[in-house]
Amino acid sequence: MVARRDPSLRERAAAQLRARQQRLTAGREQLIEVLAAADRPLTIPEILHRRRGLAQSSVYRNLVVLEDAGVVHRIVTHDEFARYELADELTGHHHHLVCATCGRVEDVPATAALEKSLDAAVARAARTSGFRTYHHRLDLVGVCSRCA
Amino acid sequence: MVARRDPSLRERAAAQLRARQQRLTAGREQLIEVLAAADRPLTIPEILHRRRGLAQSSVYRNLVVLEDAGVVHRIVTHDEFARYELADELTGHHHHLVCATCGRVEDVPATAALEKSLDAAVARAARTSGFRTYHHRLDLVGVCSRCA
DNA sequence: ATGAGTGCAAAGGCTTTGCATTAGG
DNA sequence: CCTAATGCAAAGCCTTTGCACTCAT
Repeated sequence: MVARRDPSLRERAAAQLRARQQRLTAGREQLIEVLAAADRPLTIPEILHRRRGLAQSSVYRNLVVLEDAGVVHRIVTHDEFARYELADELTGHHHHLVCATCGRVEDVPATAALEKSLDAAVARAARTSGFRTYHHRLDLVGVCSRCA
Repeated sequence: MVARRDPSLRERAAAQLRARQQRLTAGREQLIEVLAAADRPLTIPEILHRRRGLAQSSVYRNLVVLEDAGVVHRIVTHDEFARYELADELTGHHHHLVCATCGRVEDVPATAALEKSLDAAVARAARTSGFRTYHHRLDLVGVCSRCA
């Protein structure tokens, strides 16, 4: 995820927020920093552990704001916690390896060949359904090395 | 999903339950019937609405049993409720159209071409990660006709 | 009989919200 | 100044669990 080291990350996030009449406050900036530093989606307990000063309620509230602005994505697996990551637009499109046992999620980069097949599937589905599809989400479900 | 009208559905579900030392009770059979009659994953409120006699706690408990036995799959979108459907083994492999607005989920059949690409991606990911992947999950995210 | 399944009600736990305080423009 | 954001605590809400009763083997 080379884009995560992009120095303009902050600026791009700020722009996306401004477009929604939202500010890039200190708390929101810290969330972006934590998520940018991680190589996988994080739960809120994990975020709070990495930035001890943050208030839980503000984290929840700011993640909603950041998600509405398209800066972060929320993902839900089968375990108890939701997970957050920077949006594809900021870090590059990728898919997920999801551990069916512990819920852990890791990133896996998308490849051109696969994306081409997926785009075709999306187009086909759009034709045959009332849905207008915006993007796709591919999870590879298995067991992570920790749980194996 | 032609398999859903398969008269042996009940028998196959019973066999999967027996393999886990579980019985196909009346309550569990009703759950399978409701899910088989639906053409999309259902929330628990929806299930309770369609089978008024069922007790909420038993539904939750039995869906756990059925999921452990591989008879149903639980899927989580972005809205508040989990959704349940019969497992791929009973109804055929398929993907989902997920409405980003209301959380509604519809089925979309898998195609051979796409599955081939996906299998290749799964194999590649398995090589480069500590994950052992069992299956995949593809969601096409968009806006359904109701919310458009 | 005897353990599994059921149903009602209460408890759990992640997430959201109320409200007073603080910060930003 | 005045609206937005924050932080603490309390409330919400889906889901799980305790417990007594019933059913099937």
